[in-house]
Amino acid sequence: MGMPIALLTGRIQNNCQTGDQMGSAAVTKQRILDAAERAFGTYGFSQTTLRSIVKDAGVNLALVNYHFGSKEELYQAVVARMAEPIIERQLAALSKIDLAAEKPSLEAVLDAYIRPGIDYLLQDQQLVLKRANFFARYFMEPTSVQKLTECEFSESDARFLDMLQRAVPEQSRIQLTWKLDAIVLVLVRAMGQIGQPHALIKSYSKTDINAAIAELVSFSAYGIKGE
Amino acid sequence: MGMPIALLTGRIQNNCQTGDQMGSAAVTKQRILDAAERAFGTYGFSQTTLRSIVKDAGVNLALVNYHFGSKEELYQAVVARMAEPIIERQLAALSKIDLAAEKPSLEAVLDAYIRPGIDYLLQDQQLVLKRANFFARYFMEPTSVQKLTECEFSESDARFLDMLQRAVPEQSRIQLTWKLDAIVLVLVRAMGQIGQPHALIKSYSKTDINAAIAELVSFSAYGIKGE
DNA sequence: CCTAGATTTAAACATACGTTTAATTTTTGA
DNA sequence: TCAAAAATTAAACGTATGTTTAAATCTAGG
Repeated sequence: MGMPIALLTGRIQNNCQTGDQMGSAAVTKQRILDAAERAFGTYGFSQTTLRSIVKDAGVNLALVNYHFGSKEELYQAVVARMAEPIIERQLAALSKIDLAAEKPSLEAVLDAYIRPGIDYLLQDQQLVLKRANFFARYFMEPTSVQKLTECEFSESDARFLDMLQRAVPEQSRIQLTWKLDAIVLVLVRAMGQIGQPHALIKSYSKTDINAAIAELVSFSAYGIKGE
Repeated sequence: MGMPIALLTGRIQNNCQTGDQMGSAAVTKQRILDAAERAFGTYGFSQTTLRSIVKDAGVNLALVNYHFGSKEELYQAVVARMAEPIIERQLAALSKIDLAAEKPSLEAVLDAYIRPGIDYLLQDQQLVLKRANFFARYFMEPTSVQKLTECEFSESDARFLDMLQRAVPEQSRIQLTWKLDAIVLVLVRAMGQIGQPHALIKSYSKTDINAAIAELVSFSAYGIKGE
């Protein structure tokens, strides 16, 4: 087989070693992931070339296949790296609601769902647009590409749907599912349009962002419960 | 220059000639457009190859460049062919509202905006999913590809925003703009998920579709006006 | 009927892509 | 310290792409 031994044996030093010191291989992987995130977010999966990624990352072309196996697996790795911290915060916020009240408020659930994604994207202001576009494309990507990573968010989404059901018990599971899906879509769209003339989010200031989140939550909440 | 003379002189028999009889060149163009619509909708712009299109259309490879110039111009032609009948119906519905009342109801405006797109997509049940996915991708496509066709819907959207402003005068233009954008997104999403287990639109029956439109209009209306 | 232009065809072109190979350098662990 | 493993490198491979070319076929008008 043509696979590198390190991948077969699984003995790559994947993580940081002692603390802030990072192995050379781990640095390479991170630089590739960073560049891949920018490129995929800007041009989409199939319009992105590995050569542009490695040029941006300043590493050799063959290292992508060496460290990640293939272009698709690289994409999958980018999705996983972005999804993990968001899901972690989502579930943490959900737990707080769970403990607080028997019947949670719809707005609280939506805020717990929406805010972690926005917070994550806003961590790095230079990457907001590219990351938002990455997510937007990810949700629209052909099934062949998306299928590999579909499970990333599915568990978290299921738990949120359970909580939504408690907040709005009169609506069916199907209704809540497509509405939650719609909210993700609108959220991602809003992030991807920052800076454009008639965007919801006008700047990266805390006040603008909190106002935008409040508007999104309100829009979604009234859309969900109706009348 | 390498351009075909027919394109430079603009003397191609583009349309049907007398009535139902169609020139051989016009038939070719239509078959290419049909195949391109299916392919772009299924695989997206950059994952679609001209060779797969001409194979599906049953015509020679070089005819795409001969009749349309380039792959991008073919994409543009597909968008235009889909947009025209939708915009026509949208504006017709808008005119009826305009004549009917000084201050239109929000639901009526949204219905006039949403229904033509759904009606158009449902004209051909075999193409619904592909056309819906085509639109979904179109809205998310990298700017380089989308810019060429951006103006297609912009005039119609502007007129709807004017009408929305009359229906909900207390909201700012910016609010109405991102909310209308969100509605398009959700609409397209709903269409693209027909057949999936937890989709909003479960089947192609008139009753299911009308129920779905009503839900979408309600969701959007309550989301827009809030409380 | 015949010719000029429009259309179609098969073939080739030039290039860009993801991936692989084999050699080299760097790092690791005993 | 030194051999073995891991990581990096330059180069090439095989293929698929959009586009162009030049010849062949078809079609309308005089």
